[in-house]
Amino acid sequence: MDTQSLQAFLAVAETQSFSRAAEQLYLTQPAVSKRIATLESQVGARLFDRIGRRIALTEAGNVLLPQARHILFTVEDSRRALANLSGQVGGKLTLATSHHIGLHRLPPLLKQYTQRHPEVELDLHFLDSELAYQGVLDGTLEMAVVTLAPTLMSSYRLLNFGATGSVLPARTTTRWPPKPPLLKACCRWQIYATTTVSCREQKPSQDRLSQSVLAKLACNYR
DNA sequence: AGAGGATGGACCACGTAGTA
DNA sequence: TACTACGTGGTCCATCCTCT
Repeated sequence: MDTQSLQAFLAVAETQSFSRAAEQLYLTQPAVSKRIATLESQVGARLFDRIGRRIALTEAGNVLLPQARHILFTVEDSRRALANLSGQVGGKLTLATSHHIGLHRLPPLLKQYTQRHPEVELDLHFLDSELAYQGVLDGTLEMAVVTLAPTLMSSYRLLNFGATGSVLPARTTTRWPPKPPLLKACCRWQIYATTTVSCREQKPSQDRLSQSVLAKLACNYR
């Protein structure tokens, strides 16, 4: 069982299609099919039911799915931890934003950020705030810039900023909604970043982008 | 019947281990 | 160190199956 096979498995599970998974992975469809076949032979079970043109996870596939996500996240975190040793800012950063922020506020900030840190590959998704928030919770996203905030899980960090424009990283125990005085002092945007894994919290690209975006948005809305 | 999607076979490129 | 054999993983192509 290798990470490439698991990536193919995740891509097929998420897209419900071998072809779309191949596009996502920049491979041909037979290559994805072979990766899945290899993985199925290794685990000794069918992972997908091929029902005509439709693809559905089998029971074994459903068992493997969260495990595969965890394995790939652990591998990626390990890479980041090693990269952090050298202090370099690089790697892939998956973030989501609402359409309004993404279209009207983020482009110049992201352009500036990528110019400053060309080694960082930004994987930007436009999602509704609820979905973006959920993406951070389930680990498919590393950052989300959202316009509303459901209950904040204790294992995630809310990065907020006050009306004065200063950056105010909230405690990990912060609950949403905050008490009235804090709510009054905060602007409308929140950034959620995963901090469940220690090395993830130290990821330079994520932290620096968070601070950059926060500072800029704070200035915009002062 | 045509289109779309998955599978299997043939072939190729590349990396690695073994050997002289 | 260079050569060779082998394994792995990719593409291309043909074929089959299902859906509209």
